[in-house]
Amino acid sequence: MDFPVNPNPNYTAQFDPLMMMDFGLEVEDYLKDDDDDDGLGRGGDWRVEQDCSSAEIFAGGSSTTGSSAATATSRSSDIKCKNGVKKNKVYGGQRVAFRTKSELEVMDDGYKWRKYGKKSVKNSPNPRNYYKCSSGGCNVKKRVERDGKDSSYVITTYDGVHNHESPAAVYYTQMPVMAPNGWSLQPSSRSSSSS
DNA sequence: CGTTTTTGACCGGCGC
DNA sequence: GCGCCGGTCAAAAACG
Repeated sequence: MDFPVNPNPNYTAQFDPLMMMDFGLEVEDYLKDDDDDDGLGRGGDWRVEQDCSSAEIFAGGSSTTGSSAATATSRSSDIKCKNGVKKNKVYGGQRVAFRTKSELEVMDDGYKWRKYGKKSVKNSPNPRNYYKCSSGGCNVKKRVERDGKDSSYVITTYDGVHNHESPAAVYYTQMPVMAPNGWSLQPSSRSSSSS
């Protein structure tokens, strides 16, 4: 309710690799399922339209990493592609994953996220955090996990598309790359003390 | 006071 | 059918 639907119909992409770059992060790989259409994401409908072409990322061969770490699992697995099979959840959404080298796992992308779960996966010695958008009607989820092999790397996966503008109101018009003066990655406002 | 965080339990799906 | 895994929700507590 804070923001209308698409203030910028022109700009449909919520997460642009470019944007991330602006943050000054190192985007190893990024991949978008598709531009998606827009019809979805309205008032939070779980509708399972279209299909779910899972779009994983992680190249794994990018260079030194060599190992590829993450890739190990992911990929190819097509995360549940059921068209109309499930009752809810898994709405033909967008899946974007980023692997960035950051000390902090939680980077402020302009949205407010409520942590709703933590789970440790077998593949990684580190736990995985699940975040959900705090905005009403916005069911975007975010999965953050630290690379077990490279603790310096953080894998952030976004699921879905916001129906509201970011509270931060980033003004990215159409300029290719406009990094405001000191636009650097800043730790979220909250989550500082914890405990 | 409201919101968010935290931990555990629960559930569903898949594999065997 | 059972076990495994991952994901989500829930209640309580902490914090602003």
